Amino acid sequence: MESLEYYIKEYFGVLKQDELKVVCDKFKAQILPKGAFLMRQGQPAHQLSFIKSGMVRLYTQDDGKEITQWISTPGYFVTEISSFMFGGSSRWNMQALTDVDLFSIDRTDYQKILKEVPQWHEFEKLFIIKCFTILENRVYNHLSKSAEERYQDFFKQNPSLFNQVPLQYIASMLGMSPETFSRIRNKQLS
Amino acid sequence: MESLEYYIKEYFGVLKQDELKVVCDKFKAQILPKGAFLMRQGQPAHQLSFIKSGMVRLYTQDDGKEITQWISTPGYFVTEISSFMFGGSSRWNMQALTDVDLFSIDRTDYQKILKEVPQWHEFEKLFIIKCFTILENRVYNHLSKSAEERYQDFFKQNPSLFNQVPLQYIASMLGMSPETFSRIRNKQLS
DNA sequence: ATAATTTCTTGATTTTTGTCAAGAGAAAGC
DNA sequence: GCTTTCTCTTGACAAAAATCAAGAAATTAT
Repeated sequence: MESLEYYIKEYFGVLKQDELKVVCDKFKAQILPKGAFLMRQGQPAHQLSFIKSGMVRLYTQDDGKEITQWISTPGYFVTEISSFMFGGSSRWNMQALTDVDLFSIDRTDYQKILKEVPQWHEFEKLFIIKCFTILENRVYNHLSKSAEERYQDFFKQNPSLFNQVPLQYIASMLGMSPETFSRIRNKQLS
Repeated sequence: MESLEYYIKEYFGVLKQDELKVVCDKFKAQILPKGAFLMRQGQPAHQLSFIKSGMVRLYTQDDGKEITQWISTPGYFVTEISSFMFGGSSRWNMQALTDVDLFSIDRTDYQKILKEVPQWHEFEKLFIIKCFTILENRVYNHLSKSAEERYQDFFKQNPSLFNQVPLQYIASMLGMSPETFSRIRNKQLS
C-alpha cells in the first residue's frame, strides 16, 4: 500500500495523513493473470485501478482492426474516465499484458471519498488538467511529427517499455503499422 | 451576458441563480480586432475567455512551420489551461481570425469564484473530464483514420467552419497539408 | 477600381507509410 | 524437448500524403 500512498500524494497533492489513509483504504488489492480483462468495450467502467506491477493495454476493436490507445505501466492510474465518472459504456478494452498487481476502487467507494475528504474534487481537477495537458501534446505530435519522430520521442521517454511488451502494440499506439515500426527500429539500432 | 450565463449553465452544470450571477459578473466584455493576439506562445496565459462571436485560432510556431492546434468558435471557452491554472508559459499563440467579441476573466478574478461558489472545483472537474474525453477521441482519430476520413468526420460536425476560416488552418488542425486537404475537398464536392 | 497580398488549386514528383506475403525468431503450451 | 502459436522482420509493391512550383481565385489594402 505504500506505493499507492506515495503516488496519490504525488498526483493528487498533499493530503493530511488521515485523509490519505481514508483514500487508500478504499482501494482493494487485486491480482489479475496475463490476458484477463479489467474492462470491456461497450460495458460500463466500474472501477479505477492503480497499477502496482505489470502492464495493461487499452485498445478498441472496430470492424476487425485493433487500435491500441495506451499501455499503462506501474505507478499510474487507469480507467475509462468518462464511463467511470458519468456512467455510460467504455470506449475500449483494458487487458492485462502481464500478470498484474493492482489497487482498485469501485465507483460506489470512490464517491464516498468526497464525504471524508472535502478537497477531493479539487485534487481530481488538478490531476485531470495534467492528464489533459499531456493529451494535448500527444495530439500535437500527430499534427506535427512523422512516424519516425514519434518513435524517437516515445523511445526517449519510455525506453524500458520496448523490451517488455509486444512492439506491435507500441506501433499502434504511436499511429503506425508494425512494419513501419520495425523498419524505424532497425534504422535506430544501426 | 445572457449567452455566457446560458453556456456556463450548459457546461458547468446547474448553479443557483445567485451563484451564476457571481460567476458571470467576473467576466468582462472584451472586443478584439482581427489579427490581434489573446495570448502569445512562451508567455503566461493570464485569462480565460468565452467567445461570444468571431473565431480564434490556437497555433504554435516552431522552427518556421506553423501548426494550428484548434479553432475556437462562438459558445466555447478558450485558454491554455495548463498555463492558466498552474502558471508557466503558454504552448501556443491565440489569435483572432475575425473581429472577436469575448467575455474574459483573469486569473485573479477566476480564483475568487471559489470563495463564493464552493462547488466550483466540482464543476471545473466535470467540465475538464468532458474536454479530456473529446481529446481522447481526437487522438483515436489519428491512430485509426486516414486524412480523408478525418476530413469527412470533421466536416460532418463543423460544416459551417469551412466557409468561415482559411482552409489551410483546418488542414493543419486535422494533421494534413493544405494540398492534401484541397484534393480531398475537391473529391467531396464532385 | 486597381494593385498587392493571401489563399487555394492543380500537376508533377518524391517521400512516407501501408499492405501483402513469406520466412525467421521468440514465446508459450504440451 | 518439441510443437504450436504469436511476434517480428524483410522484400516487393501499392497507396497515401508531402513537397515543390506555378498559376488561378479570392481577399485586402490603397
